[in-house]
Amino acid sequence: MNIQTLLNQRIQAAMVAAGADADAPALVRQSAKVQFGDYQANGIMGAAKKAGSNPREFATNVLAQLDLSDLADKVEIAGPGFINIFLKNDWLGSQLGTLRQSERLDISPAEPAQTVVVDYSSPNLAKEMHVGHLRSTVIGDAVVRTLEFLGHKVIRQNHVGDWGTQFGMLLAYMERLRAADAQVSMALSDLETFYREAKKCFDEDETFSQRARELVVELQSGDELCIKLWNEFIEVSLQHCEETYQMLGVSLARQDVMPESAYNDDLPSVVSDLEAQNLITEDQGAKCVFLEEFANKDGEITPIIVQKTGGGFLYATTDLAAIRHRQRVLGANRVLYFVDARQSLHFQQMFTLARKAGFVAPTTELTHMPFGTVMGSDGKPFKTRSGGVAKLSALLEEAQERAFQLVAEKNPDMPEAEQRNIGRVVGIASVKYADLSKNRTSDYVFNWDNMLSFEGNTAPYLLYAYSRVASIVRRAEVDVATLTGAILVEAEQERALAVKLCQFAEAIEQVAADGMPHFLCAYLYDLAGIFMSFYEACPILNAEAEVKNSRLQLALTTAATLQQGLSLLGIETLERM
RNA sequence: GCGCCUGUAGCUCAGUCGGAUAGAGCAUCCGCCUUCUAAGCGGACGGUCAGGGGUUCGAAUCCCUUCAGGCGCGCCA
Repeated sequence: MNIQTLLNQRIQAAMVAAGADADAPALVRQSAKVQFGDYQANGIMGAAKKAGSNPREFATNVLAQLDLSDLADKVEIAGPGFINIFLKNDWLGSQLGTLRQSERLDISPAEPAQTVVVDYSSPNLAKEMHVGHLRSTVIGDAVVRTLEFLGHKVIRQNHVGDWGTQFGMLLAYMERLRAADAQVSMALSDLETFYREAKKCFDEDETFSQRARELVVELQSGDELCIKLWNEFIEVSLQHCEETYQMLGVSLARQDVMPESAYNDDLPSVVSDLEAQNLITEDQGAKCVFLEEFANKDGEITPIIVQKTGGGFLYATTDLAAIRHRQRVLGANRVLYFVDARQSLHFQQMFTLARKAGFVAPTTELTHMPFGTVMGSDGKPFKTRSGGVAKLSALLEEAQERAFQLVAEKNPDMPEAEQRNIGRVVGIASVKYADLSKNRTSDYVFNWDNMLSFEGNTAPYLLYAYSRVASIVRRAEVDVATLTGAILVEAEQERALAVKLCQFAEAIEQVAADGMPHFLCAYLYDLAGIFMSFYEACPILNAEAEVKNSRLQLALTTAATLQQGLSLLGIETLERM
């Protein structure tokens, strides 16, 4: 059940009956202020203007066509022509009863269900994952989980970088270690160092860099030994990624890996397809596509190069092959790319060209879901204290350690194993939530103290709220499953909680539509805050039977919603903390 | 040079595609634990929505312009 959708439908129908155009939107929103009720319809003014009638008069006509008496006890016209809707308490109570008894918090499956391909995380396997991969991985995973919960068929695509010139350098370094009888596997256990050392040789040693370039060619021509070395490297690097995913609680698995190299065989046909459609222009020896959509005022066009002078392919070619694959093989209705905002132009070019070349159906949605940079407190991209790029695994270790210190301080008598586990959950949750709770598109400042704080819109606050509910449920000693009876919506705090609980669907549908998990975070933070107020104002366990039963159900529904919501964000909950 | 993004309270951030008197948290100040976890709750203070112009019943939101910052622009990915 989605109240907003329901009201939209009913009010829009009334507007049409009152003479508005069939496509006039009702624009129902959650009310900005309590005195405006629970929901407000903003569409009357616009529709009246279009019809050339007086807005308040039109509103009166709409109300005459509108019967909300089953769910609202007051529907009023306010201001220049708003319609304010005040929901009935007993309707909220019965809605909540349905919601609580349902398997999925009364969230209706999306109609129609789509096949959604989500490209996220996609680290470069030449190096270890670093802070720069955090946003794509965490945000993409939250959106994936949300889409799946809504019943869509989601195909994860971890488009890892496993091809390209820097692999020649890495292979040359592996070869050198082997020749010196050194343990390659040991050296690969720290990929960051391995990369640095290889780069150093490449920059300083001419025979080495010569060999590196040869190896790129050998690799691309399928030389057996070369492929073997490369496979070994890729395997180790993927294992590093998987360890990080596991620590981070990200749902990406091996079967989701669709590396760049997987498209190698498709690249010539991408170019020939484009050629067949006369989209290719040869310029200075390279095969280019000039799209007039990207011309500047002087008519100059930045081309997309799909084949280099000498025949090599580029990442644009690979991305085009990937789009085509996602459409033709995976059958996508929607393709979402959670990739750094800096690649915005690149994706606009890819999408435009893919459509022009017929690689995707006109109805298939291609969307770049860009995100901003993680900044340090100095306002520059986040670095470690020593000034290097922070390895993601090290960052996560630090988060867990910091959270553990806090837990140990607050609960000195708790067994260390439990302190460690709480530290792990809180630490990881804090890092993820700090990222998820910010608007995806803007840069954000990474700050340990803010993200680990128990105050404000943070993971610890939400986890604490959950553990408080859990504690009550434990103490109540009732069989949750058999707990029935009316949910009474009387006290102000009970009402606020009931309304919020009924709005879960609105929050997650917004995340699915816009790829913006921070809507869900804001919802959960609101919910937790409202629950805290309810908790302070409305005694549960000491209340008389009927009220106790009702409030316990409110608490249980809050727990279920918090847990489900956090789970969609990829965050574990704790029964105690 | 061209293009994209950002600019909201001292700080960190929201603002539901144009709606009503711009909201949270931190910080500062004032209250609340013999009752379900005070890692909490209630309240106060705090704003030229970077500046200017325009569009209209109505603008933080849309258009133009100026300023400030970030990023991207032919054979790397």
